[in-house]
Amino acid sequence: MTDQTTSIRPRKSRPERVAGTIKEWIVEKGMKPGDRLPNEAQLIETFAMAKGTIREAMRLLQAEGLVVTRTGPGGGSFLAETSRDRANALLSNYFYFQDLSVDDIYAVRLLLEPELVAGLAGRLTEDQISSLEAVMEDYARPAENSEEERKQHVASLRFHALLAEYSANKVLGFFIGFMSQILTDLTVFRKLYSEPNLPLWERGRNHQIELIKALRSGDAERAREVMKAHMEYARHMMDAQEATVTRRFLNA
Amino acid sequence: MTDQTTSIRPRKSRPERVAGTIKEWIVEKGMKPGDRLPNEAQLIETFAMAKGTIREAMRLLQAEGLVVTRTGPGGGSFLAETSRDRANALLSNYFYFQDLSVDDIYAVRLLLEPELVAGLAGRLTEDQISSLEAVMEDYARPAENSEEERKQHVASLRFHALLAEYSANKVLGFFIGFMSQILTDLTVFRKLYSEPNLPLWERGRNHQIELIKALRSGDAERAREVMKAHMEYARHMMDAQEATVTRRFLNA
DNA sequence: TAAGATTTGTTCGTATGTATC
DNA sequence: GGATACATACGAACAAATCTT
Repeated sequence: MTDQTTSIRPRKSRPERVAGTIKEWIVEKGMKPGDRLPNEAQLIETFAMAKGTIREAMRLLQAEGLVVTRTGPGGGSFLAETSRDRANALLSNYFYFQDLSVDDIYAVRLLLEPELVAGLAGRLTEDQISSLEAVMEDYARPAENSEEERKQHVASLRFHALLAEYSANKVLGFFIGFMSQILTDLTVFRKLYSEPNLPLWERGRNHQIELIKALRSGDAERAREVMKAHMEYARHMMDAQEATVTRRFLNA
Repeated sequence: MTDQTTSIRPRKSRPERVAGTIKEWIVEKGMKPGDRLPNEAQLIETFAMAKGTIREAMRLLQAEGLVVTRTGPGGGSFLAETSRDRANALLSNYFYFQDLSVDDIYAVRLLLEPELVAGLAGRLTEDQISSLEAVMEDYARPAENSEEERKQHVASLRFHALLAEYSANKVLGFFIGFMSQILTDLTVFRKLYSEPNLPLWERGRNHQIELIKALRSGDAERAREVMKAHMEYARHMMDAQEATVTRRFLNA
């Protein structure tokens, strides 16, 4: 056995090492979003590398959502707070190749969303509740065809994503928002033989009306129960539909 | 008001547009991990751009974990399945600037982990159970000082991460594994006045022993209950400890 | 072992675009 | 509008890694 001259993992390229070093700076110096990073010329000098190499390093950090760059005087690279959208997109990349079932997502939603609304009860501003009600307007009437139904489905996912944004628990909020995003991106076709089911639609809508009521009055237990019932209903609805067809990368 | 010549969002750079186009290819052509992307020379020709520009585009995709490149004959860029580790790291970037409380994480763990083990009961191979037991060996004895206790804490998080890997529900597994990762990276200092609590340690250990037993025998309900108790215990333990101190980026 | 072929990795010099003053 | 300070992009050359013979 020779030693590991041919290591299993390839030696990191210079741009990768530069990006790693810059990350260390960020942690060590306790830099905050908006803080300025050295400009290209300075980085070229401190790392003693060519412009192209430095630029590739910055692209790495940019892809991770950690820096943004601006041209012009006073421009340069700035530390950025990774946006929720970008984090969603990057995580979507991971799940793109995992064949996850819709039911897996609903199983997790069933666990998380009731707790989300329980924590929200009595804590929403009137503005936030108005936003929720505005989204509900998009499915105030039962769908008449499958295309309309798809749109309503997307709108109802927006309702849940909005709730997630309002959560004080960042982890809970992100997970739920991410699942809404994934479900929005999935194109789901209803089975041809399953006709629009009016009673079920009405039941789902009543759930949300009851939910709003409980959120307003601050009845956490009631909110939890209603959301649980709603999630079970939604899971059942999805069960009656056909396979997920189009997956796509988010534009990021 | 003039029209939006000065659009809110800056025009995307060429590398960004190239990366976006390549992503579209991947979706449209239904490419799978391991598939080959055009080499630099071909990309330079098809996009009619300079080598540096193309390379920056590939760095963007590389940062997202979507491609890996190899030098030499037969080398080039290949579509890669974003690894769990990389997805964890990228998501960690997002939470790095969010000030999330440890209790938020435990609130979510309390919801998810009982369901995880319920789904695992009776479905683990003997090998998998052995791996779990091997990890448990790392805290078979009560800690004698705080450093030792920290190591045991990390080991116990490995236990949970391992369980997450075994889950058939990819979403559930990822979320739980991610939270373990976050907690592992947090450096938590025990309050000086809170001495190692032997009865509590013993109780925690008994939980895991009971859990293994339930997983072996396929008793889903029992597994769920034990994990719930265990999570409540863990949450209580963390409550008795001091603020999170060091956060860091994962090396990715 | 060694040489040659292939492909990415890195450098340097120059020119262009863009935002601020 | 002109000067300034910055990122962005191009092109040619050379270096390094890796596979084949």
